[in-house]
Amino acid sequence: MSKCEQCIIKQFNALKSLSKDELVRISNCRTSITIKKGEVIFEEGEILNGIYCVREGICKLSKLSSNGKDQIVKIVVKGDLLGQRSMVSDEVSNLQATALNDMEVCFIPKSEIIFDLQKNPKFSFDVLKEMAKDLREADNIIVNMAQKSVRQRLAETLIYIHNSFGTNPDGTLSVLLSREDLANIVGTAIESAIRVISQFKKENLISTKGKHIKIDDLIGLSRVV
Amino acid sequence: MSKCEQCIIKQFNALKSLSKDELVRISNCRTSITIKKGEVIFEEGEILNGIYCVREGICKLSKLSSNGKDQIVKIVVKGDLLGQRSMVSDEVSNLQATALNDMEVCFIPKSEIIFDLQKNPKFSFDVLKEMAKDLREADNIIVNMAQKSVRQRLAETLIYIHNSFGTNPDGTLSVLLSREDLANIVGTAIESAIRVISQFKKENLISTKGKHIKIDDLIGLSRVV
DNA sequence: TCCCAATTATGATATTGGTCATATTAGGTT
DNA sequence: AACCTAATATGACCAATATCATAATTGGGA
Repeated sequence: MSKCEQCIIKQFNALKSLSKDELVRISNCRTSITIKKGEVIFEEGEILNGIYCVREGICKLSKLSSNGKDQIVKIVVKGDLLGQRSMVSDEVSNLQATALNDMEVCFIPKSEIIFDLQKNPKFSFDVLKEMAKDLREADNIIVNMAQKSVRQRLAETLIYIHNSFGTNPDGTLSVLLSREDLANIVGTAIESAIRVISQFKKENLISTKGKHIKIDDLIGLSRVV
Repeated sequence: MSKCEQCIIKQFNALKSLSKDELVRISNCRTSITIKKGEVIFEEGEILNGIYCVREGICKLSKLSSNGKDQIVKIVVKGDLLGQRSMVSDEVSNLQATALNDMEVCFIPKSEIIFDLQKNPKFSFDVLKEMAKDLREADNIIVNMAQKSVRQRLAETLIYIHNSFGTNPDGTLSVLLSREDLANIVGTAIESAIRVISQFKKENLISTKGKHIKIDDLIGLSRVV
């Protein structure tokens, strides 16, 4: 098990702003966890006792609506932190985290993180920056949900996944989502999502191989948005 | 013009975490601004040179969608800060702020705020907490937008305004919004918003006097959500 | 390799909500 | 007080999307 101070993953998140000493301290009380695809990391309403640093794999953050549907509000990937919001506001989690892949994460106890947040202004400013970015993205999603069609939102989602998380060697999106997960990001019924995907195929904007999706015409897809 | 260190408004936001000395310093370089109803405080894409502390009045934070409609993502009231997100992430504003009332705000230059954010961990942790709360609310709005009907979202909006901002002596909502603003919060067409309002009236859940809205049956309205 | 359950796909129909047209009303101005 | 404009309200219709039913396909396990 590698040590935090040598771990390259921290470069991608706020932990990079911790000093060598702080990293050593954290390294000593963290635990490394393996999570299988489909497993729930934490649920809505659960008290989080720390944050997770994602070393490998991908997960979704979702919230159950009163009508019984899950709405995915964020995809968290390798390098991201998980659970900071609940940590900061000292509340139970308002979201559920579910692994979309086999994952490897490091769990850092709350006390350590809070200590650094309160003592290291650089670290807390960095967390603040990440949260500001999340908030900005959330605002954009609100506008899209309220004002754009399912067709537009799905196009946007595919482009977002393409640009943010990249593609496999064969050109398919590297983040593999079920049609249901896609529908739950877009905020629509599974059937509607599938129908739009079929339509995009007919228009030669994308192609599919099983559940894998490949964007064939990024420019064309961008014109949909 | 009262001094920051004596101003009671700061109790409602992160500025309460600043020391006496820091408040005196800020007090010396702030400017007090009066904004008339309907005036734009800052626009999308504008570089913000500081943050605003709302001493009096209410404003909306909105974003223009590509289809030409404004989506309101937050209502900011007396006691709130305005513009922290852009400040922290050092980006142009992604939202427009428009006064819904005559307002009085204090403008605090960016350099002062950034200085305190980087030197005073208590202050930056407080700002972090506020942003975490905003993010949580934004996630809830995303879920509502994606999964609930216009009827449900409008009921929820009315209840939110009722609970968060209170009522006038006659029982009407103290935050007076046009039907258009309500529609832009809910994310629907003006006509649809008006139709649902009419329906709520028929069901004796609310009553209206001009553009003033009064919730007559909070329990009943809660059942709509 | 075959099979089965889960997922993906498509059709038919119902419902919601958007758009356009047109009244009606409120509130400010002369 | 009368007027005028903007806001509110309502009707008719249409497009987008949800729902229910059912078929086709996929991929993992025996």
